[in-house]
Amino acid sequence: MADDISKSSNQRSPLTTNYLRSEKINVNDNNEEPFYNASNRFTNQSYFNKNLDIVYENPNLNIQNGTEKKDYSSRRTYFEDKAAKQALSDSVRREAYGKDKPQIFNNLIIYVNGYTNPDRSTLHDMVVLHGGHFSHYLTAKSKVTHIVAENLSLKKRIEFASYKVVLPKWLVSSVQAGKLLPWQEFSLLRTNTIGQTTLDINRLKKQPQITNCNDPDFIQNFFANSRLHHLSTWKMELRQQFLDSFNPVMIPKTGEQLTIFHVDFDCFFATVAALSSTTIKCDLNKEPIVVCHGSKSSDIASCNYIARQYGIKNGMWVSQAQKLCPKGVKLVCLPYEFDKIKEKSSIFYKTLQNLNMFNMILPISIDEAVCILIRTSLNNHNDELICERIREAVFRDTEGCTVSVGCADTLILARLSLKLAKPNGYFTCMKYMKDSPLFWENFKNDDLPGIGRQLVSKLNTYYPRCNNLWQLRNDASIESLKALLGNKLGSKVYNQLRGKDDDEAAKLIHDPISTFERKSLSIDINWGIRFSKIEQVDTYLERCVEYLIAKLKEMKKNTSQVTLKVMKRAKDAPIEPAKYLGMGQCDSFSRTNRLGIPSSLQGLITTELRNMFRSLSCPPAEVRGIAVHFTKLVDVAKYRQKRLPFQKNIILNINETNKINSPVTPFKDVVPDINVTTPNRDNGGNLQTGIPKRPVKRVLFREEHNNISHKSSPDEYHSDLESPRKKMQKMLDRTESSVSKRPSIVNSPLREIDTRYSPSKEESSFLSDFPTRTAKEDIAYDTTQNSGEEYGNGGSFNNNVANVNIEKNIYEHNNKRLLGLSNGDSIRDKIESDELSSQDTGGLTENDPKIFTYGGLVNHDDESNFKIMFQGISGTEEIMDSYENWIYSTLHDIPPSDRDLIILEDFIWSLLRTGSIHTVIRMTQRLSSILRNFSLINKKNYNGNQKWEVVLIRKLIHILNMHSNWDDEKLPTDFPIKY
DNA sequence: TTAGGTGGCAAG
DNA sequence: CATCGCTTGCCACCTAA
Ligand SMILES: Nc1ccn([C@H]2C[C@H](O)[C@@H](COP(=O)(O)OP(=O)(O)OP(=O)(O)O)O2)c(=O)n1
Repeated sequence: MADDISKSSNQRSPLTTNYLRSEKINVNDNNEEPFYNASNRFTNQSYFNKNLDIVYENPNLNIQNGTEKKDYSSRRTYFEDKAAKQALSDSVRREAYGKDKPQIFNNLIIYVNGYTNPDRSTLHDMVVLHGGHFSHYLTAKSKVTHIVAENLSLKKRIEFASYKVVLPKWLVSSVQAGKLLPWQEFSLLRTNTIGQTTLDINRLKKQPQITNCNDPDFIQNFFANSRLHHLSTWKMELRQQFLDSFNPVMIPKTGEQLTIFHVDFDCFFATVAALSSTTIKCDLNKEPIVVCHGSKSSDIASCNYIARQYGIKNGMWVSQAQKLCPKGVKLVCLPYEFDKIKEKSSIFYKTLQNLNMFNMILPISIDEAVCILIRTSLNNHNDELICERIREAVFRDTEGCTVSVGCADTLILARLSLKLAKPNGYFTCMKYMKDSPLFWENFKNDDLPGIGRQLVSKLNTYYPRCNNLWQLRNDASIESLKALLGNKLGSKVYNQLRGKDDDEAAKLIHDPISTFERKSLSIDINWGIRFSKIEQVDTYLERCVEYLIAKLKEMKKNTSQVTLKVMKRAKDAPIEPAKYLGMGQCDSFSRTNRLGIPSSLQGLITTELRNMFRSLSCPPAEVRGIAVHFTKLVDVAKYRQKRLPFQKNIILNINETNKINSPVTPFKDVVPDINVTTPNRDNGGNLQTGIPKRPVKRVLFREEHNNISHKSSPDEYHSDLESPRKKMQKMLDRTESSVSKRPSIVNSPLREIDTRYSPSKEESSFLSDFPTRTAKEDIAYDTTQNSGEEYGNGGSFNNNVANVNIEKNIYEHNNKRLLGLSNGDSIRDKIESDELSSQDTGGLTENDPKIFTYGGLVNHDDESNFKIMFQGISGTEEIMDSYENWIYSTLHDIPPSDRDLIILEDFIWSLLRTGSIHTVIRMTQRLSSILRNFSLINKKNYNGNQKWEVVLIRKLIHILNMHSNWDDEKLPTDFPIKY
């Protein structure tokens, strides 16, 4: 915490570091993006090669030399040619000899490794004649689905870790059985000691890095490597753990005397990296060590105290850090060790617990905790002894990581003491120091918590003579501080300077429960975000929502408000910023919408966000970052969400499921969730909302401050825009009658932009002729795997997109029809009455066994369209929502019941019979996504998710495969089977 | 006057 | 090659009623 770059840095604490400073620091402060610095001064790239003497441990970072690269690429081309020829001859052979054979290996691409029995060519024939493909090589592009091998060396095992590796017997037995047997039963890895293997894999596996944000795994991959993501999620995990295991009795009462020990690892990431570094030996006490991913514009997460002597700080770019090193000094770059970091942190917290000394241990972050001791007349501690005990115990248990401890009787004094203690020491703030210059003169303005870069520069401007906190304490009146920093912060600082915690800070101690309770949930990625088409944004938004909803479900919460924030490349910023795939200078735009009713439905929220994105009028190609926030979280228990498929009247319905053509359950008590969305969709459908907001702030990082040009924001522009937008917000909560009040946008100069990034009229008619089965309407899977270059172009979400532009009357007509409303009814009234009736009947609780039915097959409506009813619901979106809810509620200990699964299977088949294969694909995809996210969040497996995994592979994918054999309608060969 | 939306800022 | 620039919460300010 001590030495972040984000704090002003031309001052130092004499106690901690009294070495070289100011000129070096000016280099930091010149507000230029290093990239431009570099290219201006040293236009020749080789300057870096010659002069940046950086030692890498990470083998990934080694520069590959040119000739090797060339060989590699030519080799690849060769194989690609060969593969094409091979595929051709395979299909000819299949045509000639395989016609009468069951095509059980459809969609499989098999690669055979090493010696096998039966041998490679036999297997080859077997695969090809039964509809499969055979690959002779293994690259990312070859899309191999399974590797067949008898045995694998450790090295191969690591290399193949992400593949399904099976015994040849799988192929043989499947052919004998005349059907595709589950590969898992022939998995090679299972017959080995998995524990051992995965351990080695984790250590050695070099994962391919995904840098395309349109890749389905981008988010997961990015997060796996993002230090800031780790910090944030760890922090929330620690808070949750605290809440789960905490005894409120331990909360100190106001007025009790406390001793506070603030404990923090020294340069945590750097220490862990250095200690676990095996391939390179480095000395934390002799060499400057930093933890980073790359070599130039890569952020330094943590640097050791040697590096800090040169002025290097956490958050600084490597190139800048290198410049700060004296000639001849090598900067040691180590890779992140997230697993180890987590491990050391757990030990740290356990150790503190085991000391059995404290009334409370409050987590501040992964490497930092505040330990509270209540003083009574009975216990008279020796604070210094306790500090030493803590330090020894942690050092011993973590095998070499040092912590520093600051001890005092308030949080602020403990924190300042910690600052003095670092590195590798402790400091107790005695009574006599609290008001003494001997203590306060050691601190700079930015040592105050809550004072960062911006505020420190304010302080420095207003109090230019105050170079340390003692001077500030004497010079700054409470009035002037309040005027400068605002009311709250002003008095907070004033009190801090006198060693007192303000109420807000003390809340941590006296009300940890509400302090640690989660109030919002968000995802925010500003790296690697590059789109070319709106569909890609749509897909990305859905993935964001997917991620958030998985978490939301874990917490049993709904959200009633969503915010979308878009980072747009600033006009004068280069297309590609200095940092590879970074965001560069951006303007930020945001929009908040309320959902009519708290929800955790993916379809609903995604649609909302897509509309919001369109309303921001940002060309996809200009987007550099996207954030989705769920604000206003509501307990599911408090707000009983509608439980469509599981109400009693539906349960009765199960008796009718075998009567295929029986009439469907009337809507009476079964209200599809669509009514919840109505006002919002309607709102979104209105191009009115396509009013771009002015950029609120030029967002840039410290390194990129060179070209600051604050956007002017003419007032008339502002007010013109704000007002109708606010009106639109209000409309969200109104009935359709308000919709007519929409202001016209005919005269808006922005209309053209709006429509450009909104779907055209022609695309928008799906609801009126639902359920026509155009590809546009209901293809759900991602075409990523096929197209290679055009991710997410499957039109998968055009039905949602289409909603945006639906004419009001058509829209309402259809929804009322769906809802069983007559034309005079207000949708809002309907929502409310259904809410009531849902509460009356009580619904089933989360843990009740669920009955999942689909009621009958087809039904002719007045437009003579087929409708498959599912749970009395016929809209694709609503069916998806019910389906999704069902999955979520059966992911944990209570799995979906077999009976329900049979019903699901029936439903799937009838979809296929009526040609709705894309809906089935979509359902498959959705299940796959949910499971993937579930495993992202849960380390542990449950009955539920495991059962669903089996359903995914053996039922859904299997049925799709079989279906594709029926009528020569070939599915894309690379259906994502990732389990 | 209050209430609620929106943006700035900081921390790790 | 590079590189992984997150996420949460508080507070001030503004506007509407
Ligand atoms: N801008 C930042 C700040 C911190 N961190 C990470 C790396 C740090 O190791 C960890 C803890 O942050 P601290 O502020 O405690 O910094 P250090 O532990 O590195 O150093 P100190 O000895 O000052 O505590 O958080 C980061 O990735 N990026």
